[in-house]
Amino acid sequence: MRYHKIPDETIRRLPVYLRGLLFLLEEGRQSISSRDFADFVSVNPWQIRKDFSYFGEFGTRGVGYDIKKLSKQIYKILKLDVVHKAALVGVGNLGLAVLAYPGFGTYNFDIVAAFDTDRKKIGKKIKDVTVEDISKIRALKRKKIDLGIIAVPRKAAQEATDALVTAGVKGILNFSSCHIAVPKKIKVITIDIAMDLARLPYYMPAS
Amino acid sequence: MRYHKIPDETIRRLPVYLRGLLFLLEEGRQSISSRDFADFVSVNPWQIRKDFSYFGEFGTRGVGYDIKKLSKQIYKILKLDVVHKAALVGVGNLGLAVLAYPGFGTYNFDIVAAFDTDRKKIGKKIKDVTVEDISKIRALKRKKIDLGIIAVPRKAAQEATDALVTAGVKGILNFSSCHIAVPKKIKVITIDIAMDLARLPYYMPAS
DNA sequence: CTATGTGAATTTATTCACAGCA
DNA sequence: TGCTGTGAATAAATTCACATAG
Repeated sequence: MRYHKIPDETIRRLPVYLRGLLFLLEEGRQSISSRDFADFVSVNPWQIRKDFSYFGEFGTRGVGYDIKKLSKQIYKILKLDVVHKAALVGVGNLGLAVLAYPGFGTYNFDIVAAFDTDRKKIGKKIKDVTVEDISKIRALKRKKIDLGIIAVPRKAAQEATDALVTAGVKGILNFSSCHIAVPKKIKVITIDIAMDLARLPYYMPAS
Repeated sequence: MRYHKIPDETIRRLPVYLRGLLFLLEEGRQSISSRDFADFVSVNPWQIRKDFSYFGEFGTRGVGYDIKKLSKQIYKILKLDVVHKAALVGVGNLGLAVLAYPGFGTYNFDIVAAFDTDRKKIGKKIKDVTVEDISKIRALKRKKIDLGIIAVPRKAAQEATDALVTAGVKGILNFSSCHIAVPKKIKVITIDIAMDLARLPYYMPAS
């Protein structure tokens, strides 16, 4: 394996592979060939092999990939092999869905704090987390939280972002349907449901 | 403008542009140059111009783009200029968040039916929609619903998919964290929060 | 003989640079 | 003069084809 810049697209596919591998593991499978795995995750076999090859030689020629070993490698590559503490801002419908979402645990994320402005919500305990007033967000610095999740209405998004940045997070998962401004070194991933929804009709056959 | 196959990436960006334009419209702006718009949506100006150029000449040289006119064009390109009826399957945390989500209206989606298996939820009225038993999903065919939204746990996802396909939807928005199998002509867009989340640590600076 | 790993070829997407129009 | 629209150049990602290892 020579040096190669790793394509962003490869990084985007790794979680897809991981999801598939974890599923196969649950099913009790031990190993799988790139061809069979390709059918399973809907990605070409040569694409799968190339993606893995950027990071090393994880397979066995003539056999395939060891599912357990490979999934561990992907955890490591994506830095999911250590626990990441996260803080949630906004405990509305979406925030509650995020707190209840089982996917976070799978990838070693731990939501250790939740904030809101609504007095009715403050003090409530949801899934081991007590909702605090948003002004308390400064105290996060001591807790070594490196991830922020924004689930507030659009108008409050930038304010929530600034608070999280001040609190020292290194990455933000933004569920608000707006662009948020952050210092360059902080990575933001925006999940705007409407954004994905809006391109669905384009691909649907005409009625 | 000569014929060009339209890149998928362009289609992916159109909703981003649309979101920006709608925001500017709210602010009362009339027109904008590709350069200013570029700063606003974080896409290069030449990329913006090229993207629009695939569909026609929407701007005025020396001036820029008329915001109202351009947003209307994007609505038309993405086929968002007609109302799309949608059916929601699964009224749990995520399903409720989807029902409450204001973004659907903006893009002319109308959730006209909701289904669940939980007897406690059936019959309840949420946001103008009465939750029905999932067995009633067959009746959708008469209602001309062309979009299905899956917000059920992973194990129920394929079953929900099959029901929606039988009911005649042409597109599916899948919130389940699994791959779903559909006939080729049906477009599926999967929104798996964990999938986006899982690539965040990779891009975060080391602690 | 099977299935991986990887340079090379091809395809796709982005960026440039400037012609063309208001 | 200013900003769009677009072929041409460049960069990035995918696909191929086959050498290589179990």
